[in-house]
This record gives sequence, C-alpha cells and structure tokens, in this order.
Amino acid sequence: MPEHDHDHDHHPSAEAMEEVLNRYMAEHGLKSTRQRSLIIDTFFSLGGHLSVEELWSKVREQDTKVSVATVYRTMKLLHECGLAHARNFGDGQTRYEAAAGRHHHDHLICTRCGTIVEFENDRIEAMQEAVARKHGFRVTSHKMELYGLCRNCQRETTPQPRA
Amino acid sequence: MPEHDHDHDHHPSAEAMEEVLNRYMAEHGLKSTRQRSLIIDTFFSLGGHLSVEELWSKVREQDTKVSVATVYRTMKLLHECGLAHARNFGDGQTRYEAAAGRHHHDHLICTRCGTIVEFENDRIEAMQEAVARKHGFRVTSHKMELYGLCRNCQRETTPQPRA
DNA sequence: ATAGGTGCAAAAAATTTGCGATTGC
DNA sequence: GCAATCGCAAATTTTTTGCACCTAT
Repeated sequence: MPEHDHDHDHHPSAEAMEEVLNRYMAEHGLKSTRQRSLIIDTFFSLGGHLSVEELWSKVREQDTKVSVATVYRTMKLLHECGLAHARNFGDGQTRYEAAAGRHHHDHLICTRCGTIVEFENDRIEAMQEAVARKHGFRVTSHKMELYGLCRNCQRETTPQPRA
Repeated sequence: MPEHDHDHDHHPSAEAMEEVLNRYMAEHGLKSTRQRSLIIDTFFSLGGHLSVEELWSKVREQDTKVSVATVYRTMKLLHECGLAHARNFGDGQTRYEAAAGRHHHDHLICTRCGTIVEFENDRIEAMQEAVARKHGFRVTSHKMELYGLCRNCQRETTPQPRA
C-alpha cells in the first residue's frame, strides 16, 4: 500500500464524488445504476492506484454478477469526467486513481519493492508551466514519476517482491 | 514527427550503440545476429518514439522475414541494457526511444494533434532530486510529461487527428 | 416508451512463449 | 558442438465490442 505525503492522505468521500458525477451524468444524459454506484463507491473508498482487475475483485465481493466490462466502462466514464486519472507504472496494466477533490500530486516509485509515495511541489509545477510557455504550450495536465530505491531498499539486500 | 528542443536533436549513431550493446552482449553471453543488427540499426536511425508495430514495419522493408516476436525480444534487450527507454503516452502501446548518448529529457505532448516536443531543464531535475531525498529515495530515473495544447492547436478550431 | 446500461461471450489488440529448426561463437 | 536465436503459431493478458435482454428516467 502506498505511503502518503504529509498533507494529503485523505480521499474524497464517495458521496462528494457522486455529486460531481451526477452533474456530469445529467448533462450527458447518462443514467445512475446499481452497478455504477457500487463500482464508484468501491473505487473512491479503496483509494490508491487500482487496476481494473483489483477493483473488479473488490466489487464482486458485494455483487458477484457485475462484469469486468462494466468496470472498464465505468472507469472510462470516471476518467472522461475528470474524476479519475489513468496511470501507467510500467507493469502492463492501466491503474486508476481518484482525482477530483485531491490536490494534484506526483509519484515516487520504488523499483525494488513497489512502494509508491505521493508528493507535491509547487515550485516544480511553476517551473513546468514556465518551460511549457517557453515552447508555446498551454499545459492542461501532467505526469511526473520518479523511479528509484526507497529508504528501506537502499539498505536491504534480501529479495523482495514488487508490490 | 516530433519537434525537438534547441540543444539536442541529435540521435546517437547506430554504430556507437552497437559498441555499447556489444559490450553488454559479451558480458551476458548474448549473440549478435543479422536480425538484431537490422532492428537496432533501424531503431537508432529512425529516432523518435516508436511503437513495436512501427519499428517492425520499417524493419520489414529491409527483411520481410523478421518476426514481431524478434522485435519485441530485441527491444526488451535494448531496454534492459539501458539503450532504450520504454514510454507510455496513453494510447495503448509501449513506445521505445533511444536512450544512451542523449541527454535525458522530458516531453510536452499536444493532446489535440499529438505533437511531441522534447525539453530538458536542469533546475527541475535538481528539485526532483531534492524532493526525492526528502522522502528518503535515491532516484535512478524519472518520467515527466506535460499534456496540453501546442501553439497551433491553441488557435485552430478545425478537427485535426492525433499524431 | 425509450435511450441508455448490463452481462456474457466473442473479438481485438498488445505482448509473450513453446518449440523445432537455425546459427553465432 | 552447443547454447543462444529465430520464425511461426499458439497462448496470454488487457481492453473493447456486438447483441439480446434489462431499467432508470
């Protein structure tokens, strides 16, 4: 499980997310269904960086009949309305992470044990803006991932599985 | 094709890469074959951010018989010995990019037309190090991608395909 | 009523692997 | 000669889709 940075290891409440989502759904003529609510509640209450497979297995604990397809479709929705970010940390699967209501943040990833630490740094963000402007870009989002060894893994020599 | 930043739009020569690769191969008991050389030469002479599919199609122009599997296997090798970086820009495929002999750099990606601009910024890198250190990490590599609209796409309103 | 949603199973797309036939070293 | 490679096809893995049947609105 990911360690979190000092000032933002809170997740937005699933209820708050439903609010945002409801507005989006109303505007787009989408319907609220039992399986969507279940998937969304599960996603936001779990937190972290979830693969569809992981999320699906948690959802199935509540309702065995929900199909992967629905989880994929729902996560695509959440992504499109900006409530979830899609991440790609190198293993072959897309992971989703709660977006709205949280500060933007980036990731430190231990390549040995898989630990993920979140952080944010306003000065770096400001400099990113500046660089982009220099190249004529207007930035709408970004990803920054630092890969390396966490404190423990710098000492350890015994094999340890990734995440 | 990607625009390049001021001071490093050179690609390392395929020959220089063969050198590094040969050393690696000698140390690991790997063999140099016709298809590997072809793939490697093609990869380094093309430059850019290539999907396996794209690279394969170029390779096939020289030798119809090379299989995708070999391209995958060769790129994995290049990646393992540090000569190629694996990237994931959001479309569902891994892209490879020449690594050794180039300065490290990051990416500005236009979400409308797919243009990729490379840049580097030492101050940002220094701050990344600092942040990582604060969290006890020793950074070995990183990825930073800024998504947004390039100069052209901020003006245009007509539809334009990605990449 | 009806547009949108769901499950299921088949389809795609991306990548990996088993294997008998090569081929560097 | 022998271990490493190759091509090919089959297998995996991840994600998408077609379709007949449901269900919010």
